[in-house]
Amino acid sequence: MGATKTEHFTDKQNEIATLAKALGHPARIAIMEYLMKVDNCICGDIVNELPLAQPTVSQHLKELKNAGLIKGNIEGNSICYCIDEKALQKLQTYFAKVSIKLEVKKSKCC
Amino acid sequence: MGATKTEHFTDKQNEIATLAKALGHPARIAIMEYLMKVDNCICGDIVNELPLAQPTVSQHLKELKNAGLIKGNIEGNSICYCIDEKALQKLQTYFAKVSIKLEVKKSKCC
DNA sequence: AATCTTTATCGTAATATTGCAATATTAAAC
DNA sequence: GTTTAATATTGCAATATTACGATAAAGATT
Repeated sequence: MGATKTEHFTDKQNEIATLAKALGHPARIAIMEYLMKVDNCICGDIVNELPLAQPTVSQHLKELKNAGLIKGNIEGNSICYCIDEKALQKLQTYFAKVSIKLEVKKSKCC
Repeated sequence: MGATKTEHFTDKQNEIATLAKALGHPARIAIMEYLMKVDNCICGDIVNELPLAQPTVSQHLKELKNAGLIKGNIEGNSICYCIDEKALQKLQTYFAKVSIKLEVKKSKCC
């Protein structure tokens, strides 16, 4: 075993879990925050911003890209990364809905 | 290697990453959604709701509890679980702030 | 007290993640 | 065309996660 049984869950559950998992590492949160901090998309520089070796950063970028959280455009010999707003919008909407549900409910116990 | 280098990142980054990681599995999303669906906190029943064996569910519950996403109160011979709103509030606030930042910026490239 | 019910823990196998050195790739610069 | 710079890939070691059978623990039921 060891492999997640995705087939037993809904597409939406798997989608949110995949996005959350991609953000489930401080280096990847740091990358996202750096991409937000700079004014537009950023070519190069990401490796220098993080306390990790270049191959490790490259791998984290790949995971964020696979999850759809960032986009990467080739720009000469460097790559221009920026946030993919659609994915973050999904997360924002999801947690906003959750918050509303919880607000309405006002937990009746615990 | 294989261990996350948490010490290189900020407390806030680690906190958000920990919460995101805990939600980074469809079974744990399903558990959270079940806890939201039922009217108040729920004693028992969670194992029957999921397509996973009892020890597996127990482990997922433990992880959600460790991350602070749910609370569990002993109620006789069963345990009463419910969502801890504070943790979800943190996530909701975080993604709301991110969304506002992205909205202001309106990504200038990619 | 013996039994049932519910949940947790242990042990273990399969797989995934994290991290990095070494190396490859690709395009710009010379 | 060779060197330089930026990023990706490969290969590997350490560790973590996922899943579950077997078993333990603890309160409820009889």
